[in-house]
Amino acid sequence: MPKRVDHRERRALIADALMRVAAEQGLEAVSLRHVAAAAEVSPGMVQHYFRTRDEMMVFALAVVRERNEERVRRAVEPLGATPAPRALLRAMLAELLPLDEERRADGRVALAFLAYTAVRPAVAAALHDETAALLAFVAGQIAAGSPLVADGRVDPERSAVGLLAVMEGLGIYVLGGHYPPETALAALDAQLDLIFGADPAR
Amino acid sequence: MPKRVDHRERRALIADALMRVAAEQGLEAVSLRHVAAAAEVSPGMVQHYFRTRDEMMVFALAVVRERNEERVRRAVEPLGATPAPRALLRAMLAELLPLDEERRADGRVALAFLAYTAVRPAVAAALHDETAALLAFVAGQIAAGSPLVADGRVDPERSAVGLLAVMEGLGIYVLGGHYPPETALAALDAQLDLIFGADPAR
DNA sequence: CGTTTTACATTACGACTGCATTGAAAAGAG
DNA sequence: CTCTTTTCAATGCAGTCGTAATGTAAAACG
Repeated sequence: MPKRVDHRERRALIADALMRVAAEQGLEAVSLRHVAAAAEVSPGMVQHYFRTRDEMMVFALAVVRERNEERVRRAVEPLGATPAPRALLRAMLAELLPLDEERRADGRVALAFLAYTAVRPAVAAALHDETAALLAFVAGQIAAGSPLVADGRVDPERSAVGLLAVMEGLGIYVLGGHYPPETALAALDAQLDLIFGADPAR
Repeated sequence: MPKRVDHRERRALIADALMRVAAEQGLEAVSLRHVAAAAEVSPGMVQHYFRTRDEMMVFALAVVRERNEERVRRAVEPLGATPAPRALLRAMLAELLPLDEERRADGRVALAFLAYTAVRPAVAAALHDETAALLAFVAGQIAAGSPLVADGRVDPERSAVGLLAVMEGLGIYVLGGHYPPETALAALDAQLDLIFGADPAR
């Protein structure tokens, strides 16, 4: 039954298999045939939906980003329409940490892409806008929510850079198994304490 | 003139070529032939000193670590025998940031190895001890140097985790070209401000 | 001196790679 | 019905990969 197939669905299916391969064996193991095997389809079909390997990679990178975005959206949702800045940031950033096996798998793929894009500046450029936007958002939340901003002890822009860097770095260390997720979570909270002032309620 | 050759020197020469290849094209481009070409030697010679590709990789990873260690040592040296904790940490961590092209190249390789070890837990285990030691050292410096530790506003262990994570994360973002080195340096100083208390002298 | 050992260079092999090509079958469109 | 388009499957090809095997020349050794 050809003709009536959902292209997006097929591509998502294939990208899913790609993610599994990449999570288990790294991006260098991502080949047409491996992905096809993981998706339990023929190599020909993979080739039908992605004419080149690079095309497949670019798509997969987009999938990684969308997954994270969606994850964050769902994590923030229960906080209501106007959440407290600190709680909002904590929910967002904690969600982006590889705290369970699913996020660990995605994290490994994201890390692989980080290294991948580091030697392919053209691909990396697409990520800059996203980072800039996220940075601005975080800075805004800090400016709005931290009492330490007023007296100049905290600079929103610099702190936002630091906070995102902490999140990224914690993720890397957890993925490398250098310390357990709880340690990362504690460090994230400590960082928020530093930025927002210690929270005696915890 | 065979026989009288320095094995370590040859291996270093080859590892050097490997680093260049990895920095420019990623670890997946690191093959016997590519490395041999970069080192301007025959593939046979590479094979003579590294019987397998994995062996070469393991050696290169060790080189990356030694380079960083040596770099930090040289950066800390001029501070004298008993440097102030904050200045010491600042010198160490700033040195580990990819602030110039040489460190950028090394950073790209390190990042590639991060992704590489993430799917090879056996190789990663060797790094754990190093991280633990570094973490303990940083925590010690914070405990000794931050006035905020006494009243409990700063926890040395958690802050150490956070500080190293910041450094790692900043490195990643700079490598990705998301912001310039100065931004990372500013964020690092801001982080030190948060941990040690703002330094009005700067 | 001859013999052994070391240091490479060269070649070969099988497995894999991305990709182009070809083919067939199924479901519209007319 | 025929014709065309889409969806896949299968095969082939040129190139790269890691690694093993073989060959050769030179220094060290007895």
